[in-house]
Amino acid sequence: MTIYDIAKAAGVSACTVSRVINGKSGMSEATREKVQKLLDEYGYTPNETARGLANKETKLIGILILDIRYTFHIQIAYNIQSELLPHGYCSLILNTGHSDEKKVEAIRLMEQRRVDGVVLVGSTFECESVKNAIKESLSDIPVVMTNGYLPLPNVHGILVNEKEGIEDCVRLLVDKGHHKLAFVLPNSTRSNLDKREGFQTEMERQGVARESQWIYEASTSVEDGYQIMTKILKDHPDVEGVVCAEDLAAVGAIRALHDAGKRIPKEIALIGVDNSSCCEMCYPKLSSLNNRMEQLSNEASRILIDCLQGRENPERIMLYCTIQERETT
Amino acid sequence: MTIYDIAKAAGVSACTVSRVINGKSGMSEATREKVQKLLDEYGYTPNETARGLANKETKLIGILILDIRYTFHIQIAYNIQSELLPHGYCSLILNTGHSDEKKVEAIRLMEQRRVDGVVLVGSTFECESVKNAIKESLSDIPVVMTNGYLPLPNVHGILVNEKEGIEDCVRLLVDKGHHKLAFVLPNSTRSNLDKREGFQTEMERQGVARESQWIYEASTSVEDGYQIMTKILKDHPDVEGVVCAEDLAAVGAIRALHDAGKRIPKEIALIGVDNSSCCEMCYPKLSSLNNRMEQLSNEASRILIDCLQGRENPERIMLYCTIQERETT
DNA sequence: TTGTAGGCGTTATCAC
DNA sequence: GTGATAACGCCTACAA
Repeated sequence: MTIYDIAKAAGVSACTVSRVINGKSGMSEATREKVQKLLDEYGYTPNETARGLANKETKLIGILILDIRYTFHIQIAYNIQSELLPHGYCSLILNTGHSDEKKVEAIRLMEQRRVDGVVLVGSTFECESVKNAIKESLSDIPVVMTNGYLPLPNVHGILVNEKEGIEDCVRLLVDKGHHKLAFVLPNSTRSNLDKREGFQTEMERQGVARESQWIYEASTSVEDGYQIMTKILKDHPDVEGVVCAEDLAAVGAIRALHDAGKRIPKEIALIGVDNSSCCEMCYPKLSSLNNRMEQLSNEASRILIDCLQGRENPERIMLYCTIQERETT
Repeated sequence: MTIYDIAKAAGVSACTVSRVINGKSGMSEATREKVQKLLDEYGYTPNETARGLANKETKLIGILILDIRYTFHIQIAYNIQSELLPHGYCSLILNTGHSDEKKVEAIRLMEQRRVDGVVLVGSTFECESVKNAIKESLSDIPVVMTNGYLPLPNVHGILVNEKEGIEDCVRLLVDKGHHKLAFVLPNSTRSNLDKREGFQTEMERQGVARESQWIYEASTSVEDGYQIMTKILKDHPDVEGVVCAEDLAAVGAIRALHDAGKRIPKEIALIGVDNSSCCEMCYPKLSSLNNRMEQLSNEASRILIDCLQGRENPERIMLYCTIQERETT
């Protein structure tokens, strides 16, 4: 079923049918109605692929995510997809995995698909190889990064001041009487380096001795959080509080503390980051740094749409965290 | 950058370039090398949109999901996407929402995008309106349903015997001394009706009095699970066990039991369904019916790929659940 | 071995 | 108002 079929049936040219479909003006009401009726009757659906070719726009946008199984990430994708759909854009949500090669591969795929725009979710994409890949493959479409930025003319970044956020977390714990703190963070993305810096800055500002602050690395999983917390307790039985750079690890840590017979938050206080749904699942419920996922995705889709419609846009935006206290602080 | 640009640079015809790109035989090694070199040099990437139009296949497959924010669902999408990518297929993961209209809309969108195949995740798509939409819009491409089936010539279903699974759950609880059971389930999808039937069948078989079995409806959320459990405790203080048709509700129920001072599993035992990641997050860890998500998605991608490659395939497959016991039973 | 011509379904530019 | 015609980028007979 093509516009030609409709055209033949209506006794008009394909071009006229196209006009009707696209709501163009400049035709008699009679022909418009006649064509529209046939369109409905045949249940005609335009072929977006052909449209894409003719219009030089695919109405496809790519959302690249490290791991779509992680609630926080997919939530962002969910919001962006919802915002873009009404504008006629379909989202190609793509799981890249951790390796640089996979990320670059994903970007090449976006080029191949000729997407109209791309969103990169997470500071993990803030690296040289991704930067080069964008320069090579996506230099002529808008690229929006959430919680990240790369200095390229077509890249827009929505940043979150997580350094300050972590400082707030530390201050909260110290204010509540927990001075000897451990900081658990996963790999060294820029975002995590910021957090680390925030931790150290604020600990210093609060006058906590170097000997009473410990930094541990843990990957993003409940199990890992459990292991690392167990280790912390063994290494430093005098620990009074823990900041986890990701909620999942904190959930594991909570369990480890429980199994060790520690009372939360009385003996040891705990705070995570992302304010994700798992905060409400664990016991006690996890306090967490709200790094503004909602606004992040709102801004991302807004900027993307603006760019796609040819409007100008700021290169960088900064959002600020708030703390969502629950039962672990 | 098109094949014509390459062709001009190489002093050959576009057709020859196309041949090289697609690894067709029948040309001198010299021209092949010459063209390939230019391809690499220019960093040429074929336009999939144009390819799609010419080949009458988009290499796009749609994955329709009720709510991509629910771990269990996105996990399936993750697996399928991973399986399909190596075969050159991109996944259009689409969040449909609960309403029938939205589901039908999503199917129309798939038609418009001319996807090569579709996966429908969850028995929620097992309804008349979706069936009609498939008949109208997707009758000439393979459709695979996970945990669902519709009697149409191009639809394949991978089913899970959840009725039997719930029977096993009931039996487990009764065997452990919990006779007075409540069953919490969300909306009435076919899958949930099956579960309900399983619950009633097994309760009868175990000789539990009608007065000591209660069925409650709750939507899919921790908060809802909390509310409903609180209500159950109030309505029937003698309840000895709860089966939740979805893990999330069970997680909320656990918290409600805790707040009410009930000991788990001693006083009240609990079991969820889906065996999703939240089972490991709550305290105590949730026992759950493993409804074979991994196999479900494996079979789905396998069948889809088989169909896309023109191979024959069974119309229906049945998988069987197992119980993953943790700390609530 | 290589090139020409036509087609995939749609839109845009001109004529009429 | 409406309709040829070309173009989008690629592929596949068929011809040379």
